[in-house]
Order: sequence, then structure tokens, then C-alpha cells
Amino acid sequence: MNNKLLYIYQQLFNQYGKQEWWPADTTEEIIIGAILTQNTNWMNVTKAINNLKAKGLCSLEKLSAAPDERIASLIKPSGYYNVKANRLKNISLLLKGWHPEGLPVKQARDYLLAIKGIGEETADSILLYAFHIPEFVIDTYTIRLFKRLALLPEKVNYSSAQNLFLENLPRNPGLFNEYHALIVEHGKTHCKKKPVCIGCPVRSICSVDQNSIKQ
DNA sequence: GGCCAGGCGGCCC
DNA sequence: GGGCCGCATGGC
Repeated sequence: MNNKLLYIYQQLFNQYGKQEWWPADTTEEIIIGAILTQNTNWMNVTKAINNLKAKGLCSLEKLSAAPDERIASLIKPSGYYNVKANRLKNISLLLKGWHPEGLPVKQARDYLLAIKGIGEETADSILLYAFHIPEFVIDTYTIRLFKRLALLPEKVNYSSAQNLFLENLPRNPGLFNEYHALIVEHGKTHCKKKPVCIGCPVRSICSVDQNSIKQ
């Protein structure tokens, strides 16, 4: 199994190359982006972040002091802007100056999960990409790909999916960072909702019935 | 025009 | 603990 997960990683890496995630300038921008990208296309998130930057509001300190309506108007392109403005405000108050390095990982993760607006994926994204703590990030792309590879069952929750990776890979933040980023790239280009199997780097080990796919 | 996007909390049972 | 719903924009 260990070899299989590493084989898949190697195939994705060979195809897509180094991803250099997270696409952001600062640690706080990563945290802000992690909220804005919830169920949202990254292109729209970029627009929202650029709006915040243009007004000098792309920091937890500034966001924590800004009115919700002002934040909402700037992040509109990212969708769910009222919900996200409220989440950003709340999170900026609780996370400005927060540093989990040195804390037990579970304690750091539980602290994040107790914050309204931070679920499991967002918590793990923040731990991994903002603070280089090796928590494997599970998202819709990950579930979709590994179900198709028959490495996850039809019914699967976040923690059981995460266990597949935690139990079969060395707990290495650099590997976790790159692996998740490669899964996202693969999900955008080949393993879409409607799969594009021509040119897929893991086609030979996939359970998707190639004959049923119109190319 | 419809589908989809790097989820989450609040319900309900 | 799982299933459903509302939240919303912009690209293709």
C-alpha cells in the first residue's frame, strides 16, 4: 500500500511537476485564502484577495478591525461573501498572533476546529500550508480521485480518508504539501467530475470504465 | 444557460 | 454521526 500511494505521487509529480504551494505571499494571506476558497474556484479567490490587498486589508490585524459589510463588499467575487466576511472577522480575532509550532498537533488542530468557520479541511490546510505541520488535507478532489482508484470506499468520511494517507506515508510536511497540491491539479485537469482519461497519469491503475467515457 | 468550484454550520432525525 | 440545505460569484 505504501508503495501504491508513493507510486501515485510519483506519477502525478512526473506529469505536473512541482506545484510550489500555497499560492500566497504571507502566512496570513494563506489563512485568509483558506477561508475564501471554501467551495470556490481559486480564480475568484484571487480577485477577492486582490481587492483586500488594494485596500490594505489583507492582514488579520486589519480584518479584525474592519466592519463586516466592508469586508463583504471587497470579497464579493469569492462568493458566499456575507458568510465569509463573518468568518474572516471571527477568525482574524482568534488567529492573529497565533502560533501552533511547539504545541501538540492535536491541540493545535482542536483549537482551529473549535472556531466557527473552520472545518477539517480548512484546519488542515492552515496547519500544513501556513505552519508546515504535517496534516494531510482531504478535499473533494482527493475523495473523488481515490474512490476512482478504488483505494477509498463509496461511503467515506474525512477522517477515514485522511487515515489512508497518514497510515501509509511518512509524516513529512514537504511530501504532504506537494501531494495535496498535485491532487488538486490532477482534479482540475483530468480527474474532473466528468473524467478526462486521455493523458491521465494514473489511468493504468484506475477503476473508471474507460469505455463508458465519451472523449 | 447550466454546471462547477481546493466547505461549513445549522438543522433534522 | 450522517443527510440535507442555504450560502453566491464568475469562468467555461
